Amino acid sequence: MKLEQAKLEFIQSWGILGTQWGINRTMAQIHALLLVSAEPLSSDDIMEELQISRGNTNMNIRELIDWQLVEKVLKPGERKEFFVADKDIWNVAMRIIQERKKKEFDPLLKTVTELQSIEGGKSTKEGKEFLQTMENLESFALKGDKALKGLIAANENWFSGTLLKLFK
Amino acid sequence: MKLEQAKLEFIQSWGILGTQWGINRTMAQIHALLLVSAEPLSSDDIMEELQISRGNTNMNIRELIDWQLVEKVLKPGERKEFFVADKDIWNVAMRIIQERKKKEFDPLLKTVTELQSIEGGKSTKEGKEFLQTMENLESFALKGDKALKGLIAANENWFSGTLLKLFK
DNA sequence: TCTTATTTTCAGAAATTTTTGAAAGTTGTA
DNA sequence: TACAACTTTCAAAAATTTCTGAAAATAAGA
Repeated sequence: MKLEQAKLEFIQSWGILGTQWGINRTMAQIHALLLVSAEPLSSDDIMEELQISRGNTNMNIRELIDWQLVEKVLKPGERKEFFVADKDIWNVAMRIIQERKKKEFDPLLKTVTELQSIEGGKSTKEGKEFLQTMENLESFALKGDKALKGLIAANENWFSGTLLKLFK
Repeated sequence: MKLEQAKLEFIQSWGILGTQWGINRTMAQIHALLLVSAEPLSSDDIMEELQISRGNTNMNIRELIDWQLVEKVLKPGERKEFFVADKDIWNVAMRIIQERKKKEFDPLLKTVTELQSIEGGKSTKEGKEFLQTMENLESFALKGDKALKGLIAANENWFSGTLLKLFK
């Protein structure tokens, strides 16, 4: 397989994977394209490479920047904006985990906590069971929350991150 | 808040959460309904409670059974099938993680491994960078895979699971 | 200031996913 | 076997999500 073909396949695959990961296909494809590009790319480069509209390109780049997966870079003398992806896979994973935690975990915790204030919950068998389920969910969500926070924090701390790498 | 209302809210919230979790809304709502029902429910019960069609109900119950989140139970003397949800939240979480690993992780590993066989990859700067990215991804995916497998295995092992509970 | 290059927005179009409901299939009973 | 009770399937409809493209906004240089 040739390098160019491998890149194209990677972009396609990453796009499909993205779909499962709760990231839309185009967003994932742009991310993939930038991940395998040695040079920063402009909106026009991306539009041409992926055959997508300017609006779509713009919207998804914004989103990638929000997620801190992509950065804007300026080339001296050029008026266009160029984009590069963070190539540190560990960072990429942590960013994705963090965004998904925001969407998937935090609302769970909020909901379950709220639903524990039912009237006379403990006076009926049904009420007791319901409260038990909510408590279990909350306890699970708190543990997961803590674990994910720990994971993200461990990576964000430059000092410990660097130290870790020395010993890996 | 009354118990019945709390149940309804839980069903709605779980449905929305499910969407983010890569589970479709109805599937998540049926799951929620069964999670907060003290008694097994039939298809008709579910159709009525959630105001959804028979086909939709059937399809999503199948899926929940595939995921091992729900079980079929038979009531003596009744011809209908009834359904109950596994209420052990830890189990629920492991099942969901396992299914998502299947959809999200395993294909990533497969793709990235395949893409490392490019022709003369190491002879150009671009080739080297591409291979480096693929290697990093593979290494990350392998670590994640191992971690998730470990997590699931720890829970599936009845003996250690029970032991763990004794000491918790 | 004006002109031009570039980015952003957003209403409608297109694509994708989910749901319906009726028909076909299955299973148990007589 | 015939029937009734229930489950499954699937083509078409509905709902939802994503994408387009042209117009509006912004920013840099003259």
